[in-house]
Formats: sequence, structure tokens, C-alpha cells
Amino acid sequence: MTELQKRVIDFVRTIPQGKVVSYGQVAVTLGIPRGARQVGWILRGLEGAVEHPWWRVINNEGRITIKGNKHHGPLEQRSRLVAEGIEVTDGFKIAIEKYRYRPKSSISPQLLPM
DNA sequence: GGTTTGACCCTAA
DNA sequence: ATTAGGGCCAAAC
Repeated sequence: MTELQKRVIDFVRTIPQGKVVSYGQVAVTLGIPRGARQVGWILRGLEGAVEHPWWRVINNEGRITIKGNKHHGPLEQRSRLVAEGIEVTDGFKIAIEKYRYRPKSSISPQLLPM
């Protein structure tokens, strides 16, 4: 378990129920402004090894983009989100701006306009 | 060690 | 709405 992995999990665990964040947002919060892909890579690598609300992380368009691994898939992510009261429109689309979790002042205005 | 791929993001057309 | 291209970084060949 690397430091970065721990920090990702740490932050993901602070996301309140019924809220979501984007991969890029996690990256910025962790201090790697252009490391969205890296975050995705790390989350994929965990594969449920550590318990954390991984389903509250989606892409910046509000879409579920995970391909799925042995433990979790897009269908499960969707049902988990719905179970928390988040509305999922169309197959896998979410009104992210409505549910986005915004921690104090850790987000770059460039990434999150308005 | 170069190339490809990916649970990403942005801009432009 | 869709496509194309660039940037990003780590893993896997």
C-alpha cells in the first residue's frame, strides 16, 4: 500500500453519503492537479482490497466510466448510487453538479467553474 | 525501453 | 449531440 493509495482512500472516505466527486477532483485535492487518470488507475488497482465508497467517484461529466473488475462493475456502482438517493438518468448519467461534494477550499476554480 | 492502454480532462470543430 | 487531438501518468506488454 503506497502513500498515495492511502491518501486516495482517506479522501474518498470523507465523501458524505449521497454526494459524489470526480476523479480529477480527487487528484486536485491530493495535490496532483493533472493526475485524474492516476487516480482511476489506483482505484482500479485496489479492487476492493480496502473498504471505501469507491462508487462515489465518477468522471467529470457525471458518467460512470468503469469497465469493471472481478469484484465490482458499473451496474453495481449504479445501484449503490441509487441506493443513496442519487438520481441516475439514462443508463449511467448523473447530474454531478447537483450532487458534487465540495470540501472547503481544496478545489481549483479552473476545474470547478462557478 | 518503446508502445499501447486506461475507472480521466480539456479544447475545438 | 459527436469526433478529434492533446495532455497526463502508471502499468502492462
